[in-house]
Amino acid sequence: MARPREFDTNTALNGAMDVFWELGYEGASLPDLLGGMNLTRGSLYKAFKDKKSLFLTILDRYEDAEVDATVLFLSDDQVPNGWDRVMQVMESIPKTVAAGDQRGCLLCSAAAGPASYDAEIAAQVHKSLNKMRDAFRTGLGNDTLSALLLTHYVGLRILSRSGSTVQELQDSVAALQALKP
Amino acid sequence: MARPREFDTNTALNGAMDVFWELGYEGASLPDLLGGMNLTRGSLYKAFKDKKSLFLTILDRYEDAEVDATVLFLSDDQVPNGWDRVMQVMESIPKTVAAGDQRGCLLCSAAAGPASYDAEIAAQVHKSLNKMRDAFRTGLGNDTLSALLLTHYVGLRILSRSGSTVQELQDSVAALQALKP
DNA sequence: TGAGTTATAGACCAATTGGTTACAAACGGT
DNA sequence: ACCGTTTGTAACCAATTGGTCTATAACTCA
Repeated sequence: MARPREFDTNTALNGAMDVFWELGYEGASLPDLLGGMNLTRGSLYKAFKDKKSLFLTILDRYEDAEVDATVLFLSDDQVPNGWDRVMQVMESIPKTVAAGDQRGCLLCSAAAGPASYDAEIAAQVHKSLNKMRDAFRTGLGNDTLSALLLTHYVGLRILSRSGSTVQELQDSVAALQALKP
Repeated sequence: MARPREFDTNTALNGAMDVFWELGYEGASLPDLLGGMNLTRGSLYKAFKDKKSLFLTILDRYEDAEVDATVLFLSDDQVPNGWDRVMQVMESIPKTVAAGDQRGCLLCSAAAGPASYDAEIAAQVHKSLNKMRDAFRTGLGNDTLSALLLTHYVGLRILSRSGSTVQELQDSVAALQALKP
């Protein structure tokens, strides 16, 4: 009993995720977001409240899409060995860069950026990172090793964003082999 | 034969480094910098050209102060074993956080932030990171292991900034022990 | 066909951004 | 004592920031 939405919420949020992913939270301006979402200001603020709320929504969405996919893969015993699954996740990172995607990880960039001064964002980021660490652990049954792997994951994704070469990333992943339980 | 500077360049640059270190490149506004440096706008622009040039100067200074100190430590055979020196560097990171310093590493934050869209900043960051990787390598004589250690270092410092607990960081460092050559 | 409700478009806003400029002040050399 | 030079100060600037508001359009239900 009112005027219906002209845009699809899902595709708009996908657009927002792309923009945030590429430019980061602080780097993404309102015009950037409006362009990526194909929305006008009024609609964005009516539907998503404000920039930060939108970003929190996107962090949630990122967890559902990207983090959960990785978590699922880590517990998928189509690849029978837990460690092999971990290594496939790690190896996918230099591959992604080699394919031209230098966006890194939305979560890791947020950890380096707004999480340092905004408690709500920090909480969300922390929650997703813990989820990843848990996934490493359940696949391996080793507490400290899972902490190392999360740290390594974050490091790789930050380096991906700042112009590290594929070779450098591959070396870093290759050295992990020595940790095979 | 002209009016002399009223401020000391070194202390001003130290102030700028503090501000950038805590707030990051994009997070540090001109008023933030002017406050931290005890300067007025005109003086800053006359002496340091503009914000980005100042940041590049600070990155250089950070390399001379922080990076070189680490590099030196890694090659200092007062601690006879190279691996032990590496571990001391890594262990110092959770200690720093435990002491209340959550600023992380200026370099790592720059890698996650402006290095992704500014080539000059990326070049500087890359240069310093390579210096650290080289220091890991010369202390150990192992190429891929040094790549892993650099990645781990970056990961730890990013996590330091985003509210990871000291325990989580310590776990991550402890797991490195398994890599002892 | 209205009445009620919600969405869109885009003009508008104050505050902040990084940066410039004009002018007075402080020196050294002559 | 004055001149050339460079500093410090602060007013000023255009552009951009995130955010609001109003008018109009599009729908449902009675």
